[in-house]
Amino acid sequence: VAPNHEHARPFVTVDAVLFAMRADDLAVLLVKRREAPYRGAWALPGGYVRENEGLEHAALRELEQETGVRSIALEQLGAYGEPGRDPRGHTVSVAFFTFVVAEQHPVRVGADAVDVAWHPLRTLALSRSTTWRSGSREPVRVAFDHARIIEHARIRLQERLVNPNTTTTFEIVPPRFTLTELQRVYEAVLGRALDKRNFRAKLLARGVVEPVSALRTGTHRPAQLYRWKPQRSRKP
Amino acid sequence: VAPNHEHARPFVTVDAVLFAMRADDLAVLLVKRREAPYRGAWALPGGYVRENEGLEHAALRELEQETGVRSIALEQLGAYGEPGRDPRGHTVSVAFFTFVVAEQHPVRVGADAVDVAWHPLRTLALSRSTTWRSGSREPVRVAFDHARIIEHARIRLQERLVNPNTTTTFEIVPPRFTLTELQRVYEAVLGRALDKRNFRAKLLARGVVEPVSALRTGTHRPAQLYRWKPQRSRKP
DNA sequence: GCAAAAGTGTTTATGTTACACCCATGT
DNA sequence: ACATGGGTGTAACATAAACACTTTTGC
Repeated sequence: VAPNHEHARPFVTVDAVLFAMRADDLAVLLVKRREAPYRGAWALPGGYVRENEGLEHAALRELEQETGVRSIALEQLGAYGEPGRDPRGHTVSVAFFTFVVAEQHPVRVGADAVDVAWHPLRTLALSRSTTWRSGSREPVRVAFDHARIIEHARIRLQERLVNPNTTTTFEIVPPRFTLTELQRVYEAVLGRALDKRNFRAKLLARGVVEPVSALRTGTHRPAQLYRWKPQRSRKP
Repeated sequence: VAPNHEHARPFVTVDAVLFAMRADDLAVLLVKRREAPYRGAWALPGGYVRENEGLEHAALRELEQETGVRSIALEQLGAYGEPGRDPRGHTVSVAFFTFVVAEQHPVRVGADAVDVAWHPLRTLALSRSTTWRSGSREPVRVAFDHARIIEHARIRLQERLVNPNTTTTFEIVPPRFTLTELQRVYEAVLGRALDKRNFRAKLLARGVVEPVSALRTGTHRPAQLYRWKPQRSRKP
């Protein structure tokens, strides 16, 4: 069937799920909406795809507009098109995600937002944690169906970390890092403690990291710094 | 930003990648297009999403309209939105895929097609096989960017078969099946031979199949029939 | 009896998990 | 000196891979 004006055209939007570490917690970057719907609510950075604009391009553009974060690689998560998911009308959103080192990507309040902030996942009202411990603050509710998108993104992120045969390397640590720093990230993403010796042994056995001749000096014993090994091709 | 008529609205389409076995080969269901663009070319079944229609719903509807296949579950593959991927204009397509037993889903030439057929993957001009063996027929070129979509779908299908912790069980064999039949499917999807003893041992060890009190009788020694075990919940 | 597919165990290598103590530094 | 995080090896176990011959049927 050739397209014509009889064909409904849903709005097409993009959303970006940016993960990062905040104080040993896995956090996601949200913007506080300036306009209805969900005015004043926290939502994923995102917006409308322009004419003849690629999806990832649109996601990167909206991300920079709304948060100032740029020069990163996104991975596609999927499309969300349930009727009713956006009160403005039939809207299909394509979600992207990645992981960044927050310190290297300062955020700034952009166009359509009144605030931008990293939110630890455990402070958000995702559908999993239906109960809430007293003594904690009220969970933050996110706009639209973004809770669902964030959960899916977390699951995909976990899968990518666990899978050894992944080409996409997220920016999960700065160029030089200690193995403990790297382990903290893994633990936050996977939501469980890892054994220090096994973690280090596996990384070195896989040959994905190598020590550099520098130490991280801090308040205690200095730690060996590592970098990602320039990875040779997989199976030629 | 609130939506208005300034917002471009790309067309939104859906495509379905249906895999099945044909003569020990992995095949995909394609329709021969009746209209331009790509008139006369083979393409994935799919079409325009309707107003306030869910994405999977649209994919199932178009699939049934064009091929007669219905009552199946689809899994989302991803969204394709490169500008220029559709000569009719800016079009975002959301692709779905699954695996079915072809014998249980007879196909029929539907509305916008002049033909429907299962095409073994090795007869298609996918980007991987750039060379073509003499003695074989000319590779079939598929319309739009469907070659890329089919390749992605095959990779995802392989990942799903290999991963033990998969909830979605594709309809890869009839309700009662022999272990050799099941192995043929695995081998076709993965593109390599599997060891018979290891294959059977692993399935039984995982407790995903169980024998039923019936045999498949044929031209040679009868084979034990199995069924999928009614699977108990994973980790309570 | 022979062709064709069904069926069946053991050994080896590899990867995963569990586990406890000493070291180097700043205060 | 002590508190804090950095650093190291081994044994048990589970999983994956390689490998060849006998059995049952139709013809």
